[in-house]
Amino acid sequence: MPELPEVEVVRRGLVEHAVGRRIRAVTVLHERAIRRHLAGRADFEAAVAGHRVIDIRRRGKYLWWVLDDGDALLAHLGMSGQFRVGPTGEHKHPHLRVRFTFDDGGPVIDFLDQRTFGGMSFLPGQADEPGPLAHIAIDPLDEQYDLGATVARIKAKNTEIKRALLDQSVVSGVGNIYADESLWRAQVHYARSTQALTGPAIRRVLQAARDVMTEALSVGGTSFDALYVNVNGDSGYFDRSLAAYGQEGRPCPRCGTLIRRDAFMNRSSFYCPRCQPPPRVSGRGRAS
DNA sequence: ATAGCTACCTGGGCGC
DNA sequence: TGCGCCCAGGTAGCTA
Repeated sequence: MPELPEVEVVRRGLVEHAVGRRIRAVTVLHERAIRRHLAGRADFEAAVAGHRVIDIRRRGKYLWWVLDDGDALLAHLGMSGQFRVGPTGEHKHPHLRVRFTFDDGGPVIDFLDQRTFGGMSFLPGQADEPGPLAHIAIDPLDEQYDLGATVARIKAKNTEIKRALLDQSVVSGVGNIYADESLWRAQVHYARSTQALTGPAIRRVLQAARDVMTEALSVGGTSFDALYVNVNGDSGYFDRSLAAYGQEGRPCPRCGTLIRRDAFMNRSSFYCPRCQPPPRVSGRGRAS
């Protein structure tokens, strides 16, 4: 699943393969991929064609192409979106949703997306900050990131720590995998109350989030299944370093207790019941 | 206002 | 062999 490290790997790939090139044409093969572009397919195709790509930027899990004339092409990979660089005229992948061709006649860039939760939109004049990002917090790998301010924002909320971690308006870029890994590293249970946790404990969770995402980025991200690869179709290697996520029934790397999986927020949460004891008062049911 | 729930999607895996 | 069900989960938009 693409979270911050995976999206950053994709951003770097697009910097290498798209920046400096002029888009000749864009073809939308699946309308849902541009559902956020309310003016529709024909408008999207016409608006994007002819622009030169100046830069690729990212905040959290969003990335956007900075185009000449100050326009933005905003993209989100959702669950299964991929940008792939490939030779012109290759057979079309069954999950191909949008194809970009370029004036230089070089490799095409394809947007593939099996589950179609991802997509893109063209936002004229919004290269500096696309409108849909207004509520997305600065992410932990941004140089403007303020850890202390993020601790304060979490303390001000009345919810459980994992909900706060996954709230993209509080801290962006963290998804289910890195949330569980961060909580495991900080030895904090997912259901602990943001009110009851101390400032230093919240700080440890956020520092763990930054650390784990930095480490994942350095090995190309996490390819837990086949749904995340870089622009060249290669997997990342961080799945080998996961301590908690997806490790149900395996020993905790720290204490040897078997990792558990709970349903939480209609998702799975993986944790060590010994290193990450659940809150006492919360009344959350746990099998003995 | 804030917190928390559901819809949206597809294909792999599983049980029968 | 095939059918049907469940599961994965990021985000927008809804409700209370």
